[in-house]
Amino acid sequence: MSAGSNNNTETTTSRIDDASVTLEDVARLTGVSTITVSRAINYPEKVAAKTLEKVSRAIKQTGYVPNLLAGGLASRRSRLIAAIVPAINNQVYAETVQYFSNSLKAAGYQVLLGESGYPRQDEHTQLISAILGRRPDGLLLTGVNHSADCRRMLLGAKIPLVETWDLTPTPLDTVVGFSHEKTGKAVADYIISKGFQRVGIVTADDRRALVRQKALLNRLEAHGITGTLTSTVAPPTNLGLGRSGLKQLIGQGFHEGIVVCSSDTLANGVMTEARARGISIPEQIAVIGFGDQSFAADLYPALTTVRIDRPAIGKRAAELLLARIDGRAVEEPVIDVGFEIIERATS
Amino acid sequence: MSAGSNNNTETTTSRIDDASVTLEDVARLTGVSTITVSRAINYPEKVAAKTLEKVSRAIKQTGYVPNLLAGGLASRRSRLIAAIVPAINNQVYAETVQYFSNSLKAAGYQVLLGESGYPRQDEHTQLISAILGRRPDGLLLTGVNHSADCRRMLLGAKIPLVETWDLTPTPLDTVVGFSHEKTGKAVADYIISKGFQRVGIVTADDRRALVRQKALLNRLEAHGITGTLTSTVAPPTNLGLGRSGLKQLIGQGFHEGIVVCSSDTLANGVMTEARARGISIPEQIAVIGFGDQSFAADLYPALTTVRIDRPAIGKRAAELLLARIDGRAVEEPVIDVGFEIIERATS
DNA sequence: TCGACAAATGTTAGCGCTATCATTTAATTT
DNA sequence: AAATTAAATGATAGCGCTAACATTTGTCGA
Repeated sequence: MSAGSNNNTETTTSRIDDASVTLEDVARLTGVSTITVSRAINYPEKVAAKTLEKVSRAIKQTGYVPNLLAGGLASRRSRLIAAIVPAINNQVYAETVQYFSNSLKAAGYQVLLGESGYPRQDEHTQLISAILGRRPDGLLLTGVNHSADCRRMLLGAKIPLVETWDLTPTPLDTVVGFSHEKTGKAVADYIISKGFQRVGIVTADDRRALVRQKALLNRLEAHGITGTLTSTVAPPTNLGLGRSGLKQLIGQGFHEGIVVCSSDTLANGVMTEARARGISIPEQIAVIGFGDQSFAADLYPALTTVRIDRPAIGKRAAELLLARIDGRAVEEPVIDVGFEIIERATS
Repeated sequence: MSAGSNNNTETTTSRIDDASVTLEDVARLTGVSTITVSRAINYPEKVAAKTLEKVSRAIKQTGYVPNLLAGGLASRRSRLIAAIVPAINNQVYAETVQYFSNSLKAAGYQVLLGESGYPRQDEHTQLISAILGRRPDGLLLTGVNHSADCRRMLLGAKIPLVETWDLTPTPLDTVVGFSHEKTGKAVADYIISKGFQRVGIVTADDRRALVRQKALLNRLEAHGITGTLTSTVAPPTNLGLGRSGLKQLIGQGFHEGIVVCSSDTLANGVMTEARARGISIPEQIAVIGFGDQSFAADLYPALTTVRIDRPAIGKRAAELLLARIDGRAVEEPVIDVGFEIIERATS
């Protein structure tokens, strides 16, 4: 069954063949105790240089790979940090995770990725349970809304936590994100300042996106801009959904003004549909996206959007967890990375 | 340091406060031995219904979360399967991983994701070492080219392996992918059949992409199509790189014909640059992408591309590993998922 | 009613490592 | 040279669980 297993009945290889190399094997070969080898690996500064070198030689010779399950069990530190994101193949979260992961790698941690999807609540608790079973030393969550069951499990794990992509004055532990409400208001103010009278919205049916659009609507109405049309699409978003979003708005009678999209991908779809219909951007219809993904600046025309500092979210989240794990004080458990409206050619 | 820890000096909570719940706690509460609880969790069919119910109640009451580190150590099955991909935030690999992950979840496995990037060799061995330390029950690799050190480590782990996104008659263990050479030739044949005389290539500097383009070039030259211009860009690819790819081709004197791109993203960039320059697609310049990503069909004009069945790669890879893990026979360790040229409006 | 067998549960040992102390060896001081 | 301190190494126990075998309990036919 195993890769490369040798099934010769009269094999000439050593009897160690099937059992994997352990600390003890390395220790025996080096002529020291197991704990010394353990130290050589985990705390090299506590071992004499000469011993260290002998141990490394033995490790190389045997091809020893430390069993982190055993190490984690014994030390109660798994050196594993989990991250729960809505979708792995969502560029937006993937980038944050990448920066998160890289920051942690430098500190000797691996990231275990969990995908929550946009599922029912009980699936969430199952996922969290499966993840906590690996005894991670810390946990990154996406969003700040959790069911009571989830909250209980998360707090019960007694590990550092960081919620991301949103803000709350009362995080489970720490949080790094931005205010979706403020973002929505800022976009409204931008629209008002540019003098648009008619607004269309193409948004994913996603909790955080809906918060932004609601704040946007409120602010618009407060300034006398009414009759805003909305097309809601099911996540995960893609180009096609953006196209059908504009189709729907047009079907509802939207023919000029600005279309606000809950992601750059949707905005790209809206632009594509406009192009297919011979609608000029931004003259006839202006567009504003969300996220400032890598393609936004390179679209033609370049996309006006809301920039979120995704690398910062990942890095700051990693910093918070590492500080908590090391028992260092965290001066501010709530970090607002803010946002920025990037005006380009589509508006 | 821990989330939700209670630092009151005169706390009224029980002394269990800080130690996590173990099997033994559940066993004591239920009034059975630990092994019975273990069975109730892992082999419920081996436990009497009445006992099972008592155990579940105790688990719920205590909030017990099995320690998979301990379980994995004792059973020598981590229920963890690792996947090594070049980049997490590359849509193409992410989708495969997603299907891979979902197939495995159903069988009770979690996926540990490792990002190889496009790094130096020694970083690869470090990554593999870190991953093997978690004692995964199986491992998915991207690509079939590994350094001697990596091969040794991978085979030494004696776990089921599956290489993906490429094909080889001599896999380390199993492989599911497609032939990049055949793909390149097929694209050449398509171009020839359509009567194009001038060809431009925009390709990522990626091993597999380069294999395709080399096969393409050879076939083209064999059919008398010479003078093909190439622009090579550094991965990871994005829209901007596609735009600069076309810029470069034009700078080299490319003004009509077909542009072959090593990814749909690059193709999208090429189309964008063409649009910005007022070059009509496909009349003046035709475009063919690679991957048939979700946006390809929705671009305007819709993108001709090479479809790779990414879900199939993920699912078949999972099947192969599960079969190997369960000790079931694998009739064919080399699976070719093939490819398909999808002709749309850009060519 | 009693074996014969299956079903359910329990006892023991150990997975591979590290924390905690204990001990030895080396370096330094007086 | 003895005493003091620091550096290096070791012995022991146990992390929380499950495999393997052992035992008990229940079921059923003769």
